[in-house]
Amino acid sequence: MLTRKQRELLTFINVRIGETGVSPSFDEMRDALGLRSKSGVHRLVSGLEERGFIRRLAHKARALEVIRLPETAALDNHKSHQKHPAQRTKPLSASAVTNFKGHAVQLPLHGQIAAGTPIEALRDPNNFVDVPSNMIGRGQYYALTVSGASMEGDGIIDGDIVVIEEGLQFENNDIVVALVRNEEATLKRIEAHNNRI
Amino acid sequence: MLTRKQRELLTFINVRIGETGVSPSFDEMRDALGLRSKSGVHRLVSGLEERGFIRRLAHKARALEVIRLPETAALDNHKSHQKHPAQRTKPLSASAVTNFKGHAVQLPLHGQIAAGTPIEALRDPNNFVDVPSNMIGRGQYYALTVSGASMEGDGIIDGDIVVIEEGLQFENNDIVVALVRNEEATLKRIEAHNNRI
DNA sequence: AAAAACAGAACTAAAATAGAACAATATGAT
DNA sequence: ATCATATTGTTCTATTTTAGTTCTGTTTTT
Repeated sequence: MLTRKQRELLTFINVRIGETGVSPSFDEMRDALGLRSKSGVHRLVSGLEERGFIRRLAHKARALEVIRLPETAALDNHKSHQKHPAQRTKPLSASAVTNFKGHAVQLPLHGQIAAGTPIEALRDPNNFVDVPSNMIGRGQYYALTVSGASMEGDGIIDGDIVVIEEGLQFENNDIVVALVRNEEATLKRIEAHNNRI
Repeated sequence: MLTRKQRELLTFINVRIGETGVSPSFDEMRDALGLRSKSGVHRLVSGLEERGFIRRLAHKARALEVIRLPETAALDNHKSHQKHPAQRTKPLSASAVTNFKGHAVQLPLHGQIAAGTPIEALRDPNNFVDVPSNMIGRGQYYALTVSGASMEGDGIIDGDIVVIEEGLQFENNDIVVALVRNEEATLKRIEAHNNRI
């Protein structure tokens, strides 16, 4: 996700803020990178911002903030190691509150529901939606985009993304994904009355 | 799901980013795979992207990101050559997907809205809600719990948590937090007609 | 034989570097 | 406070280096 220079700069900014509490100026960054002009710094900063590693206040001097670091730990299902203690020394300010990282999981966004098309045909592996991990349990989940207004009374409106827990038994009044004649997927509140649904 | 080479490349990218924090270039990937041309790398990268294992920024150099790994990749991913190809072709289940961390920010959950009490009095520093960082922009945000049914038509129902962006100008038809007589906080859709709201 | 993978090269695009002029902001003196 | 000055950030042009894409054949695999 990062180029060498971007990473070098990000590391510098992070360490610097950790040590002194203030963001480095463009000139300081230029020196730190061994450049002779700061126009390049500008491009690197823009790149980092574009990739979501830093945030800056527009038209403010020394208003950089590191929001995440390069993943020095390979994505790995079993263990993860944090290698950047500098991050922990960041002073806690009111604005810092919004910068804490929580954990989120990425769910596959399969497609639209209630659109008259079989779900599986809609799988799009490039679409994921981030969902805070504390909002879901242990099961298997995926996400769908809702079209249509059939569930408005439950706060689900056209264009909402719903998160579906897979493969469970239903109970009366649950909201479920129903496959009508094994083809159309729709979202409904389920009610069973003596063998009829 | 993946071909041998795709898997080999995915593993390399993942390990490489893990070690250096920098995405490998096409030439580096070519070398890592023992190829003499990078046209093949291009196909592999496209394949991985198509299958949802990596993400890349369009028209950017070194802008690869590993989104997920194949199920069997976790343990001995270095250079062990599996003797049982059948194992590799195991379909990807949702559980593999839900294990990856995205990025989230924690927003302070201030309390209920439309409850007849000033907002500030409700600040509870122990309540935070995780929100995926890609759903919010740059400003300052906080969260409120909604009580009452005044916004049902907009998909906001009793008990929902709304995320508020602070301190901005409003535009007509925005949904805003309105302080009535500087005391009650309510959530309304705003309409301004010649100086009246 | 057909499909997939590979090689090579030409081409296009992005990143990095530099210098300088300029705009905006912060700071210290009055 | 206001002004002048220093600091900091932005934008432009131009050049070099590095990286990515696409194409056409060839080889390997199935």
